[in-house]
Amino acid sequence: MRDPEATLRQHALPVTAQRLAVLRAVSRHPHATADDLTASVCGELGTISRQSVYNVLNVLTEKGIIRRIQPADSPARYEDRIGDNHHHLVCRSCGRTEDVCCAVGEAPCLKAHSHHGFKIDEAEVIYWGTCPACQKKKRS
Amino acid sequence: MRDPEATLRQHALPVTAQRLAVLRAVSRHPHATADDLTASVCGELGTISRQSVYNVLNVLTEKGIIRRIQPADSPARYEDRIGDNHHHLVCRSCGRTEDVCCAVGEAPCLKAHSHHGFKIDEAEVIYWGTCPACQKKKRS
DNA sequence: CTAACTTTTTGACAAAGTCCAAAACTAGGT
DNA sequence: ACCTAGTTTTGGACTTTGTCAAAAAGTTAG
Repeated sequence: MRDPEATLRQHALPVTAQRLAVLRAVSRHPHATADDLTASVCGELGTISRQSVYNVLNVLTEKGIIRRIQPADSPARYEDRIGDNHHHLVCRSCGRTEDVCCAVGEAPCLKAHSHHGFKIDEAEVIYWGTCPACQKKKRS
Repeated sequence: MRDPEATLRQHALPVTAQRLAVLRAVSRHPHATADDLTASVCGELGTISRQSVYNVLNVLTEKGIIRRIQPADSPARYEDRIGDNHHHLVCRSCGRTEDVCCAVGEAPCLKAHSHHGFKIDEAEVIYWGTCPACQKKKRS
């Protein structure tokens, strides 16, 4: 995220302290939840309402400025890095989330021929596993 | 699902009317939600508690008798068809869910080399799109 | 600087599940 | 068939994540 303020203006969004702070927080904490981001923003602004966090996240997501990912058994997470078709690797036990470049070149999985008459617009891949820390914890 | 009762016994689970009914309901309605299943079971047994539906679905899922899928913006859905690594195609507007055989042969996407030290055990793929009915609705 | 329009805030509400304790049921041994 | 021990089922309260709505505050164009 180069310049949060410019980004907002480019999308015809009024610039507010809350939006700038949320945008910076998403940038600083990839894959953070709304709750994580609220905490981070509070550190910067002192306070922000829960609703505002959701408002901002929703509008930024609609405009395509950030991306929302919603793995099973986890609240929604947000990220900055968009437009490069990467996927995610999620720890089943602690929820730690990492980016994974599309494994087999360019969007190989996307090539689902139109099934059942659906118009497919995205292939989402989530790799499930156990992160190093949780592997260690389980062994002990 | 050949014989629900035998299936339960094979997994050392006491056979109860609720379990049989839920198991049959999952079989009859692939990709149904807990709510859908509750309605279906009520048609068969007259009544069942919400908690029991969750209890049964959880135990069956743990035993690997059924599979739970949790697409974004949808309550959990359950299915009968397990062990064949198939994926799902979900309609963004109505939630309709269809099975999709793994597009490129055998688990091609699963070949994410161990990233970040994670021990990967599953690759989940969800294709997002618009089902025929919703395409028609949108055009009108 | 003002006016029009958005955002932010606050508080109530909703959906999907889980937690807990009491009542009912299942399965195994007599 | 009947007990008994151990599970399940039930009902109700509670939690989490998020949305709705109306009033107050802020932003931007003129």
